[in-house]
Amino acid sequence: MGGQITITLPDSSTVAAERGESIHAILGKIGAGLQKAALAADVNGVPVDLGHAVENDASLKAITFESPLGKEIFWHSASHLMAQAVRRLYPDAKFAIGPSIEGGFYYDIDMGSALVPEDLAKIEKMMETIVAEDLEVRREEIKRADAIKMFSDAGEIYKVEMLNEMTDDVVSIYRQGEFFDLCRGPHVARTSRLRAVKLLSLAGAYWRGDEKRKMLQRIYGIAFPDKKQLDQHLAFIEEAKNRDHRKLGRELEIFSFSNAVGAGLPLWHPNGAVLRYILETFSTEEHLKRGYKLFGVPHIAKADLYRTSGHLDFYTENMYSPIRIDDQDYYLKPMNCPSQIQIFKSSIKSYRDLPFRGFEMGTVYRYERSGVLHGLTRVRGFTQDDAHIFCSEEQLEDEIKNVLDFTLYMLGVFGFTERNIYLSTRPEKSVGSDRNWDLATSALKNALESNKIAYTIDPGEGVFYGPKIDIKIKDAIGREWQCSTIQVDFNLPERFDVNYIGSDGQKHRPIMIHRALMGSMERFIGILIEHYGGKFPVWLAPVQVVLINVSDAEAGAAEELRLRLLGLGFRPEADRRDESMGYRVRDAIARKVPYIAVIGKKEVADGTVSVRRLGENKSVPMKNEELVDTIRADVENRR
RNA sequence: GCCCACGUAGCUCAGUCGGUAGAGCAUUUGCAUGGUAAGCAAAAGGUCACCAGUUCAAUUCUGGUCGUGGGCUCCA
Repeated sequence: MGGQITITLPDSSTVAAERGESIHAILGKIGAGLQKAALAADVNGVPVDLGHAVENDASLKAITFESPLGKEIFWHSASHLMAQAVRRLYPDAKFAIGPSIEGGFYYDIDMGSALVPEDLAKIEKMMETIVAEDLEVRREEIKRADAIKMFSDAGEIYKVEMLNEMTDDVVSIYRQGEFFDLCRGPHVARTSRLRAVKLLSLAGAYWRGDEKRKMLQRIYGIAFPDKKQLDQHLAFIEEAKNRDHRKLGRELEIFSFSNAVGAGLPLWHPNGAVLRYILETFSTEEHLKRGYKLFGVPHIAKADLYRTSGHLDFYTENMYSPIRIDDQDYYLKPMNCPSQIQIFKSSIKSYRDLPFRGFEMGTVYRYERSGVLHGLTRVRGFTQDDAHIFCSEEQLEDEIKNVLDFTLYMLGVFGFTERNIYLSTRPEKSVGSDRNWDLATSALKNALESNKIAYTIDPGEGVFYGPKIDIKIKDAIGREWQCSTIQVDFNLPERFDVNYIGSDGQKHRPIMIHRALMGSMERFIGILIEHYGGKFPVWLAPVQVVLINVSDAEAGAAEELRLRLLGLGFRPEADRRDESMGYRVRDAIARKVPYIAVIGKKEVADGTVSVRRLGENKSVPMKNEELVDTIRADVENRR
């Protein structure tokens, strides 16, 4: 039954098509370029294959690699391609799931024998062969019962398990050559579209993410429509590798770990310790400016404190074994709040004392499973820029607004102006009344909205005692990191029976806000190292300027200037080593020191230095005073 | 914690199919007094992560422990 149908394009223009014509053919009528670029299409809001036949009037939008959905389809097709290659090389392999992810795709595979990294090259080669075979990728719809038979005949136990859990009568299968896989689709039309593929790594992953179930082998990969894009992506991976804080941390002598001290327990070397000092001082001063009071609490506290707070019930798996002192159990503190609450409670508080904001660079110790430790970003002992605000219900929203402003200001100082904000709502396992949850959630929501901050709701991701706002920042090369968190808590004031006297002379329960802006100093510094690629701005640089004398004759002048700068509170170094100038310049550059100031005969005579900025390969003469002013201006402007 | 890989000098890495090890850089010491990304030379530096087992002999083989990396789960 022939006839014409009308296809509406995103710009509202229309194209006439034959009933039952394929998307591919219809796109050809619109333009050869679009036909070539399209991977799939969106028909009436549903993504479909290019081979899909359009039977009725419809809206149509081509999906290309440029869109997130296009990438998803492309990478998902690449994961099928990889599975086909694995199947050819290892006929006994059983496939679990193989989705696309943010930066590529993976497939979880149950293999008889373990793969080694060298096998990836073999698989890659086979993938290239299949791409060259230019196989057609075809969709088939079959009865679920038939699919179960088909996959169980093939020994695909994981697919059978998935099929058994589905409720649809009909499922879709994609075939390319001899290979077939259970898949919703859509997929690219031919294997030749997957021109540039690369397998990146190998890892273990539990079937269904459940650690009680079988560990499968996961192969990660990436694919692009052309080689150039792949090369760009590989260059990005390389760049990220060069910025790795674990590598830079060692090279720049910022921190290290020692087997003798313990896993996940960072040691701060002078360069890192001074960096921490600068950040902590900066943060503390900013808090004081905003009316926070300083708190300070010990690293251990009695078991009863954590029994009252609920940590021994809700947080034990993160706490270390108790320390026995005089027949009493003490715990290393996993959080600062219970101890800090004791400070608030030490005297009767009036409503006039609220909001009461207590701040502390508080060190906490949390047990992390050995496999999750990662440089500075995941450690077992860390210090937070932690504060707890005690306020009344009426003050809650304003306080949250203040905290939001404060957070965005702090992050902005480091150039973290791009960020994603998430509002996490009540989880299944939680405490507290519906009223309190609603109150807290809407306070967070209103604060975000009245500050005109865009956010995403993360349903059910709140903490057990209250909802929270998480802020994820984007670093210089676009990677996301989570640092800041703002949490509303009705629970702890209740558990500790915290109260204040209201204007009515009655006791009232304050609400607590837990918040950390930079989060863990360890993690934040790790992120900063990667964000700046080790090239810290002058105000943060552990060494701000290296003074290099040309010959021994100028050693005294270099030392004199160093002492002058040191006395002014800067961080200078004089490299008077018996090495060639070129060598010392190179060394200062390798250490990523922002300024190199050379002092020779001429400079001593003029009272100048020859200054070279990191990243430039020419130097400019400057009066000594000018160097001082330059560094001072950098520090004052935090650049 | 689990899966896989790995652990040789401060760092980056060779090497030993079982007979106790080497390079470059860094360090120290000489010489060279150098004008903006490595001057020349010499010396020193290792219980081959740790503990057991097999063996005439283990850094090498086996097992365990600790640690590291990539993931899973969890998270600041």
